[in-house]
Amino acid sequence: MEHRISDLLKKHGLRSTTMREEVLRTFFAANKRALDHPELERRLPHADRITLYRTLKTFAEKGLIHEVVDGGLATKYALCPDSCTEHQHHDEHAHFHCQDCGKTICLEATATATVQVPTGFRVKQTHLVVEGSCDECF
Amino acid sequence: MEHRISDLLKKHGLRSTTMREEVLRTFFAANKRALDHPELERRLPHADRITLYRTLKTFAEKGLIHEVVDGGLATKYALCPDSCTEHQHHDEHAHFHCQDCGKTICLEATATATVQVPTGFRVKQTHLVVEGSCDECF
DNA sequence: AGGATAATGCAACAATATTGCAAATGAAAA
DNA sequence: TTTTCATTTGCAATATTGTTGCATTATCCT
Ligand SMILES: [Mn+2]
Ligand SMILES: [Mn+2]
Ligand SMILES: [Zn+2]
Ligand SMILES: [Zn+2]
Repeated sequence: MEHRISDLLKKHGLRSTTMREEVLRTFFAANKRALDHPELERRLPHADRITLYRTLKTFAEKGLIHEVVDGGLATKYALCPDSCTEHQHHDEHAHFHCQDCGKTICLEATATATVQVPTGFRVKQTHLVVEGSCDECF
Repeated sequence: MEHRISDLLKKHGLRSTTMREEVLRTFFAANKRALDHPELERRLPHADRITLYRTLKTFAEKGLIHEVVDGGLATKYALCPDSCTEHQHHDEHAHFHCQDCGKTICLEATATATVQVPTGFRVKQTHLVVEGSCDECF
């Protein structure tokens, strides 16, 4: 596992630091669940707030994590599939957002909906968020 | 039009005030486009910032407007269909977000995608955001 | 081990949003 | 119309989320 972590950083052209390894470990432990800055601060109490912001931004730019937009106040992030790189993300999968506990997870399903848009508009991609209650909230 | 505005407020159990009428007029003028707090402040320069926040929250609670989640920094809102009330919203329609100018509009199409979720999860509704370029951005 | 370069930690600042409370206002009752 | 009073407003204070500048520290390549 330690190898997996540092190899993943190297693969994306990033130096190994304590902060980065701990953040990445936290994402792997989250098991498809999206994490925001406040939650990462709670899980890594000694981590510097600003460095954490920069770590998340760097990870997103380099293709290790992607933003998940679910309407919450703080930006959430989740682990990318292996195929994401600095140059191109492939995070077309849908996400589930629990209305009760606020938890957000990545789903396997890809959003393939075809939607009619006004004349002159061009569609590049679609994002699907499924709202409901998770297994722990009934 | 003035009647339409004050009647709409009354219909949703809200008193008519200058602020509320001006905000509502601004939403009608926006023609299906979602507006956030900074833009409303620009369009209503004399409006008090805090009252504007409370107006938006009240309108959303009472079923006059709904939040539109497009990943932008500030929360965006758009006019609800007539059928939305204090007790229940019906804003299943998809939204378009322009990656170039940041503009977001309500689409006619409803997201009917059926997505597989893990065992024990319950789906209440789905939100579809279409990303691309609008007619003014090529 | 040395040195170039990247990352960190701290301070300062910016943007978005909420809460408490006294004063002003809207609308129903008198 | 005037009175009444709950609602709404405006202002101050505070909270939350996020960014930028810069000196110091750490990583990694040779
Ligand atoms: Mn990705
Ligand atoms: Mn609505
Ligand atoms: Zn839940
Ligand atoms: Zn545009």
